[in-house]
Amino acid sequence: MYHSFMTNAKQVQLGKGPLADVAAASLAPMFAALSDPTRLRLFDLVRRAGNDGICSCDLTEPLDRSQPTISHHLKVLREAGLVESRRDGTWIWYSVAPHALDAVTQFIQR
Amino acid sequence: MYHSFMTNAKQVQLGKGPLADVAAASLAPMFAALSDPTRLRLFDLVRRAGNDGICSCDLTEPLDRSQPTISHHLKVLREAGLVESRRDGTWIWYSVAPHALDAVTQFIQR
DNA sequence: GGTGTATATTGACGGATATCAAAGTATCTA
DNA sequence: TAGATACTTTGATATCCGTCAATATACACC
Repeated sequence: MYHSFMTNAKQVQLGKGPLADVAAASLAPMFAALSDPTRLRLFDLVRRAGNDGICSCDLTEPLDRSQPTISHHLKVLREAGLVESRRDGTWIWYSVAPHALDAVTQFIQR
Repeated sequence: MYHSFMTNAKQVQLGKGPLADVAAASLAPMFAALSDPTRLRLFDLVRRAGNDGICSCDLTEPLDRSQPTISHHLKVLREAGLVESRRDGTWIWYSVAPHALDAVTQFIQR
């Protein structure tokens, strides 16, 4: 029984042998998404917000970056499968995606 | 009692509040070190080698990269505190650094 | 429709990075 | 000391990334 995880809507098997080329190619973007200080703090803020999530408008100021920059980082986190967003009128709420860090955890505990 | 970890020979407190600027700046390079597919496989190979470690000369071929490129990646992993190296004559042996992934683990389990 | 607020996209710029070939350094052995 | 092997550093190149200002889009309300 292999452990597995979803990345970019494609299931990846970690398997038992040396880390496969395909698995590495799927894992790397998740680490890359967390490799920027601003994005780390961004993800942390979203995670601390819990199930309700946090409005994008409340993320710009504490990180001292322009609105487009925060928007860009949120997109990176979203495309890496780490956060989700839902629109509520004019606002957009971000929350941690279910099983967001499973792939990372499995690699670390390998 | 705070959790803590060592990065770049400097102790960093994760604390309880939102991820601090300093903590993010120390964590990001660890994720960055793991954000490249070649480096991920490289780290995996070193980890699989266990306590004995693995010779650098045995890492070039399986990853299909030039020898200088592998040397470069090993340097990145070493400077991120993920692997250690010791010389044995002409050869250099790499092994996983103790508590290599503690910082990452603590952030994930935050 | 028009106005205001929230968020996304575009375009540009400076800096980082993955890669290789070539050259340099270190160590062993003869 | 000379040659061979293992590894590192340098220099060059192409690509990627973080950032912002400017612009565009989406939505609510009047």
